[in-house]
Amino acid sequence: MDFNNNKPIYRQIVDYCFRQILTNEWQEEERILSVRELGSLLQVNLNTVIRSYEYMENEKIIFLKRGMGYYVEKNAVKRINKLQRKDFFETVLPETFKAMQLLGISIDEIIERYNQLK
Amino acid sequence: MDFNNNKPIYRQIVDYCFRQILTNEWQEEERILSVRELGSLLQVNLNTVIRSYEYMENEKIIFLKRGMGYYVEKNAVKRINKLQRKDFFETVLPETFKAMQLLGISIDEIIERYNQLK
Amino acid sequence: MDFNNNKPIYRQIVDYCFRQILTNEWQEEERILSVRELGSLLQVNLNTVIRSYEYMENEKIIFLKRGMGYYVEKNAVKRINKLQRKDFFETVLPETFKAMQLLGISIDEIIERYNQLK
Amino acid sequence: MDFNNNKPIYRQIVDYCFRQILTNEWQEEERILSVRELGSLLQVNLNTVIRSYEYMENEKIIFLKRGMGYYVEKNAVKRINKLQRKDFFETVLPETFKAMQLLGISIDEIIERYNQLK
DNA sequence: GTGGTCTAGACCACG
DNA sequence: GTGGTCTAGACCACC
Repeated sequence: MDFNNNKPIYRQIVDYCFRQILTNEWQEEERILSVRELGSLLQVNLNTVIRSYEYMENEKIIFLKRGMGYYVEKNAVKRINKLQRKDFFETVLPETFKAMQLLGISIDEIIERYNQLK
Repeated sequence: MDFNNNKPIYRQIVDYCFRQILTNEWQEEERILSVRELGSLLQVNLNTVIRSYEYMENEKIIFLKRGMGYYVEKNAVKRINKLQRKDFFETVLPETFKAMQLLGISIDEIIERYNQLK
Repeated sequence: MDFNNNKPIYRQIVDYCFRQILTNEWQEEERILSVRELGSLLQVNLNTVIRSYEYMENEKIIFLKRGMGYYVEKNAVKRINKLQRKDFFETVLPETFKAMQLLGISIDEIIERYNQLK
Repeated sequence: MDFNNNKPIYRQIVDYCFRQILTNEWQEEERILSVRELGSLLQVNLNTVIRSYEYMENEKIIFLKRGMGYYVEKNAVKRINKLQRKDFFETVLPETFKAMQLLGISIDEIIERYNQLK
């Protein structure tokens, strides 16, 4: 975890979990690490992990079996993809376009930069 | 000012001032509104405006003449552009590219979306 | 804190913190007092301490771990020294020399005064 | 006048007047510029000049002949010298010495710097 | 009139 | 618990 990042730690943990699920390290309908285990693994406060799990529970990525721990939801991969694409196309991209317009940056300049990275 | 924005008010005030300068409403080397005037204009507390002015003073966008108020720096327009472009190319754009890669979104899809907006 | 000093309190707090770091009371990479703790210790308002911490954060003397507090930067001692020497040689000393010239005071007289103090 | 200086403008004006007197541009017992004349000469607000004159009147460097203007006191040169030396030896120099001690700067280093300037 | 500093107290997101 | 932001209101030096 990057404690000096502008992104809150509980969101960074969510990102971590999403990666675990998307790469099938954590499979659908399987149990995931307990809050204590993940907290100790990532060297993060328990409350912060709890908050991340609550967030994912709300988004129906994981669910709780009382007394047994958290499990990955059946359609978690699909849901994560949907969530991330929605965030990208409704938030990230519009902000990028808005900034481009404001600064007079053309789409061609963006394409060029993109190709340089590859 | 948008009080429900996640962006702090003092940064929104900075954005406002940047627009004033970039559109030449506030010209270089000219005096700008006093903290009290701008505070009453934008319906914002004095201290909040002061914070914004301090920020811009640090960035050498404006400077202080003792007892007379704040003035726009000589190269303010250039500096603002530099600041904003730096933020875009070093922060906004890399995040966008990173998200694209993560989600398997091609540059062509971005171009298409971009053209739809025009 | 000396409230009748011409030096603003928030700068006096900075001086206090610099001393703590230079004397290794506060060690590099260690957590320092929270704004509330230091405020209550020095009998100063929270916001004033925050101002001091912001100043030091800008100067890269301390850094923030989200939700955990401020920590001393790795090269804080070196940076503080650099800052203070810069201030001395670029501000204090030239003013002294200028005054000497203006008043026709020789370097020998300064040396004599200096030796008297020892 | 330097409006971005840390030294208040009214003190800068005082310095200007002191120089005029010390160089005999303004002679003892002679009339000096009116507040209006000096204000327009130095491009400074009237009130600021008035404050400078009040300051110098208090220090018995100049005196007022009602309806006729301000005049240089008889022993102005001597008084200015005394004032400036007092300020130097009781304020400037002790601060310099204190900073030297704090930063571990030896008197030899000061001497060296001094000789470099000549 | 100008900004600079400080206090007191509030609410917030985050850990 | 941590800091971040904001408000309201005060007093100050300075122009």
